[in-house]
Amino acid sequence: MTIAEDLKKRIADAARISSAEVTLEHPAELKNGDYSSPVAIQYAKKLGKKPRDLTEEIVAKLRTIEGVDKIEVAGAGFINFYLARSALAKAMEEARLETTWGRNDTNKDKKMMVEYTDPNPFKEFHIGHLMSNAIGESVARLTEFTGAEVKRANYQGDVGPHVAKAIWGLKKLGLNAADPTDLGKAYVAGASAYEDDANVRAEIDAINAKLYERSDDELNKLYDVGRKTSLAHFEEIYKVLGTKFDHYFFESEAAPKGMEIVGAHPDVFVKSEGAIVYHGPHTRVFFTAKGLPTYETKELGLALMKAKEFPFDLSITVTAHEQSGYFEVVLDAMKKVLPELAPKVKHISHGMMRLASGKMSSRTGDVITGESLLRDLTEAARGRAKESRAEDPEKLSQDIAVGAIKYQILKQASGRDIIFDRERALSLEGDSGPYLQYAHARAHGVMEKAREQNVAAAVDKNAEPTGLSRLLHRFPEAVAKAAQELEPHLLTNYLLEFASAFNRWYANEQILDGTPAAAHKLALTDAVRVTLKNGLWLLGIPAPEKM
RNA sequence: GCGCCCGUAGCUCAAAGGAUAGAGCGUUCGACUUCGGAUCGAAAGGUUGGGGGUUCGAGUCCCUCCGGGCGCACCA
Repeated sequence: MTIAEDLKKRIADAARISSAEVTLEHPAELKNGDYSSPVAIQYAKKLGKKPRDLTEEIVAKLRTIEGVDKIEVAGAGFINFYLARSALAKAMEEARLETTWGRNDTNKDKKMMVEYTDPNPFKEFHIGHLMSNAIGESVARLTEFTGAEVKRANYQGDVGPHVAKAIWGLKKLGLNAADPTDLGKAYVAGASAYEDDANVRAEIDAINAKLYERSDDELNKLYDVGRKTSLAHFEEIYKVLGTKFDHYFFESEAAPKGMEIVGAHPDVFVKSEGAIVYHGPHTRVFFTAKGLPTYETKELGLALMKAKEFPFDLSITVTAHEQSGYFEVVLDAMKKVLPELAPKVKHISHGMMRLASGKMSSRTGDVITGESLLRDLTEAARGRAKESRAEDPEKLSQDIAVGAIKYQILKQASGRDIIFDRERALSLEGDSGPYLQYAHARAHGVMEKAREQNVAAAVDKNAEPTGLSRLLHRFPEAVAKAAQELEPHLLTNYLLEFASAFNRWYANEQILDGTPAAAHKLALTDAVRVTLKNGLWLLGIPAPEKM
């Protein structure tokens, strides 16, 4: 039982309410304690007592609690708890074990699949894919820290009109299907011609149908080469981003499975205006009038494929917000046709990334792809990286670029659009990924220095509590909360506050000061190093040791 | 029109219904002959879009109005 759980139970007993009703929080300011509860204010009226009296009554019953040093009454009737030195020392010891620090077992033995990134072969890897990747990877890692067995899945649209557009462009412009850049150009050409020219539209639709049938050798060849090229290119990006997928699913495989499901339920999926549709929260098309399956149908097939490969307890899909309506309808249909799976499928969405300087538009070419963004930031970091202590400055500039991008995505609560400010991201200072990375590298540097000087770290159980050591104690809670809510930004916020506390402490303390106190300060530094290392890992952000 | 999301400092964002609404950037002024200055300290900056309500307590919940984003039949 954690201290927080213990406190809740004791307060509940003292106030004679259930533990679930007890509000226990971290006060906004450390001077008000490590934990605080306003239960007395909340329940005074109900129990016909004055808040202050009830507070005193509860406190009188609490007596001594292990790990708690001091209990105070403050304000309108807050009960504030201050952690004992021994509890803070224990957290430091636990942190220094490194591999287990921050983990819990709330999802022990659970199987979870997280699907994210989902770029489409033949198209650019755009910023939306970067967002999905950053969020999905972090969700996967947070979930792993709760003890679950987690599989990473990537679902890619290798069939459908967008492919036909790219193939049309390849043929028309005589481009090379083995060149990723040419593929991008081909798609743009096809997509814009499709909108502007009715004849082209007919040609592309015909290509689309032939690709589903695989009836045309020339098209098949372009398709096979282009698909392979695209996928290989995406792998290079995943490597930089630090993602390794366990499962790849393709629309070309999901389509036939979905078609079977839809076909087997004529009562659920009905004909309308030549198409086959589902009337749910709103109506969506599952088969076009031309008889081709839509994304909706493929999604049903995908759910089945996932469950077959990995019998999950929970399957999470990360996409942009614009697909929320779509998912709502598909999940509604899934309840009827895949009732055993539907309750285990969850959709989480994020906002769009927009530019501070205005909107992105693919038509005007004013679009930032995921790759160009990574490239620009790597370039921006390169200057400093070259002057750094890193052995491989190029790798470092890449790590910093990835950290900068991911941080900006993960520091924000989901649901809101992210305004991407290029200047801001390039600055690499303040509230940023590199700030966290730097604090980690600093702590690592001190540890190295200590090794050179043969100074050993040792936790002093009677050391004076500091803001830093008290925040350190909260790390496992911050991880648990972020994992429970599937909200990486909760952890990001914590880490920023924590790194800031470390930098402040660092500025005021000489760690290796040659006195006996150095051992404890060094142990704290080591605990900080591990906390930042594990914390950054959970965000999917690289933690270089030197920078 | 209907549905979902959002509106907090000049800008980008935080804030379990709790204590004096906090960070970073930008602006102004500062800091260690020191273990790493991608750092640290300070100042200025707010009627939390407007109005009602619920509550001991509202940026947070409810109602309403205003403003923005996304979605709403054959794309993914």
